[in-house]
This record gives sequence, C-alpha cells and structure tokens, in this order.
Amino acid sequence: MDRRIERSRQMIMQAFIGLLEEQDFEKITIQGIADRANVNRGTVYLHFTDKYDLLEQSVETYLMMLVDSCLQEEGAATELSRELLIRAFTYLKEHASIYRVLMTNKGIPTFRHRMTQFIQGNITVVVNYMNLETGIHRDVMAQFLSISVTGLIEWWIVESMPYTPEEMVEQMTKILEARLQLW
Amino acid sequence: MDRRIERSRQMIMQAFIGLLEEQDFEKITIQGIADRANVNRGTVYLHFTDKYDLLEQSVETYLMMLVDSCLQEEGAATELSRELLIRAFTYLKEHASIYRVLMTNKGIPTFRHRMTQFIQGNITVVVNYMNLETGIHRDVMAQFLSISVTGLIEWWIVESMPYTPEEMVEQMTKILEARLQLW
DNA sequence: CTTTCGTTGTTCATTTCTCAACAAAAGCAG
DNA sequence: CTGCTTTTGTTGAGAAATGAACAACGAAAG
Repeated sequence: MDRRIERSRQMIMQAFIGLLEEQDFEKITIQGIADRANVNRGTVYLHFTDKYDLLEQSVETYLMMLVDSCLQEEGAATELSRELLIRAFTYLKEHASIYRVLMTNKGIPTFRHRMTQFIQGNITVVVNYMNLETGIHRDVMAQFLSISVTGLIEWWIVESMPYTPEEMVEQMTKILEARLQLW
Repeated sequence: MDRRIERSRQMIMQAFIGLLEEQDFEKITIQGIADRANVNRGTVYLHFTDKYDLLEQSVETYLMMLVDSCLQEEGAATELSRELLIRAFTYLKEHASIYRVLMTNKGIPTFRHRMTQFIQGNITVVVNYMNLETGIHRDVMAQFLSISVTGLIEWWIVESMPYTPEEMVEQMTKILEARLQLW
C-alpha cells in the first residue's frame, strides 16, 4: 500500500544484515541499525518489536524473496525445472552479499535451517515419484538430498561462486541423477 | 533538520543523474524520476519546481559536495595544499559514476562551467602571489590554468581514472610548476 | 480534425515518519 | 557495591510523504 512502509522495512533489514557482516549479533544495537539505515530509532520499533523479531522477519523475508525470484510466471511446479533452479542461483549471485551473511553467520543458523526445510518440502514431492527398491525410507531420502543441496549452495556462495549458475545446475542435476540411479 | 527532507532530495537527485546516464535530458519525465527514486511523484514537486530546477539544484549540490569533501577541517586555505587536492581526487573516484555524467554529458555543460569557475576563483589567489614578468595579464593566466585543470580532471574521469589520486596530484603539480617557471 | 494517451502541476485528507523527551533496564568503570 | 553512561522501549505533537483525484496541455494515432 504505502511505499514508505516497504521502504523503511527494507532499509532497516538491509542495515541489519550489513551490521551482521561486521559484528556479532549481540553487539548490534537498535541505535546502530537506525543510524546505518538512516532512519529514526523509533521507526525501527514501528516495524519490529525488538532485535530478535527483526532477525526472524529478515530471515523469513529474504527466504521468501529467494523463493519468489524463481517462481516467476510459473504455474504448478511439481518438478524442479532447470529454468527454475537457474533463476534461483542467479538471484543468489545478484544478492550474494546478503545471502552469504545469512547462510554462513555462525550464531544465526535459522536461515540455513529454514532454507533446508523449504528445499526438503520440494524435494519430497520428487522423491514420492521415485520407486525405491533397496528399503530406503522416503523421508530419510528426502532429508539426505535436501541437506546435500543446501550444503552445495553454501559451498558455492562461500567460495565466491566459482561456477556460473548454469554450470552449477548442470553439476547438481548430474550428481542427483547418478545417485538416483544407484538406489 | 528532518532527515526525510535530505533523504528524499538525495534519492531524487540520484535517480535523476542515473537517468541522465541512460537517456537525453529532454526525454526524462518527472514520473520516471519518481519511479526510479521510489518516491511519490508529488514528492518531487515538493522539493523542486520542475525538471530544470532539479538540474540546477543537482549541479549546485554535487559541486558543493565535492568542495566540502576536500575542505574538511581546513582553516584558511590560501594555498592549494597537496592534501586538499588528493582529497578532491579521491572523492571524485569514490563517486565516479555521478561525476562522470555531470562532467561529460553533452547538453549539460553547466556543471563543467561551474566547476571551472570555482577552480578559477581559487587559482586566482595563487596567481596573485606570482610575479609575472613577460607581460602576461593575471586574469588571462588564471583563466588558462583553471580551464587546464578542469580539462585534466575530465580526461582522468573519462579514461576511468588510470592513475591514483596521489599520482594525479603529483603530475599536476609538476606540470604547473614547470609552466610557472617558464613565465 | 478528433480522439486517445501520457505528462504536467496542483490540491487534499490520511498515514507514516520524525524529533525530543521520558523512565526503566543494562553494561561498565572505579 | 556505587555511581555513570548507554541502551531500551514508549509517548505525543508536529512535519513530511503518500495515494488519489483533478484540469490543462501536447503529442501521437486514427
């Protein structure tokens, strides 16, 4: 509705992630966030109840932005299309500074965890279409695959994205297909 | 006073310079500026009477910001100190994208002109301390030197700053000293 | 020429943001 | 422990920004 709301929230969360890059979460003050966001301190309280709420909302918001970025003009996406994955990696690359912090900041495992959860939700759909023969439970399989994908993405970001999004998607697909044939 | 005023003005002017980089001044619309600045169209009119006023104020503001950047904690600066010049070049380098537009945009010679005027004002002080013997008038000398300096700065910016600020200042000083000895 | 469309500049009621002040809690020096 | 500073979370009055609407204008298209 009112663009000021979205703008303020965005500036505050950006400033917060920026500070998270430089100092420990507990060391960060509301005053510091407001200063960096170039916003009145009261405005922070207008949108977030406290530091911890700000963290939660930031994690949730940036996760959703990542999700939305690859769900553009997509109908029912029961399968993980190549295009969708490439869009996700591309988006990560474009906002690397933010997602590097969210993914790797020790003390803030929330984002990593929420992201794995989300990937697991999508991978479960795929796993349910597979015919497993060797007695592997589907939930174990889904858990294994999703944590692997999260780890791969984290590695890619930490290593400053040594491959293009296209290459990464291709690599990932190959690995998954090879494994799927094993089981 | 109110940080919203400064913030709005800044966002609008930034968006304006950004658009100036991509399209002709006459093609730029208030609506386009507001969109890019993520600001209501009415807000633009709250700070600037029209496009032309926005141009004027932008030129003046960014010139003053350049001047202020090198006048930090300086008392009476009758002579052009090395430090002062280095700060100026450093500031230009940090905000290259803006000043490249302002300096080189054909159709907008205002900034170039105002900058030369300003440099001339300072160089005049120096020239008045020189003892000219070969019948060269001081005003001619000042004009010649200031337009030279402006040209040199423009060249440096256009060529994507091939030398460090320190090197440039040193070069400039050497050239000027050599010339001053000639006359 | 007429119609359509986009831009301009202005108005107004409503909403958000700002600043300054405050008491209370937390952090930290001696 | 005891002051001292900083941070927190909240308040209220006032200022600025918002969206929506408007008439007027020019340009482009039919």
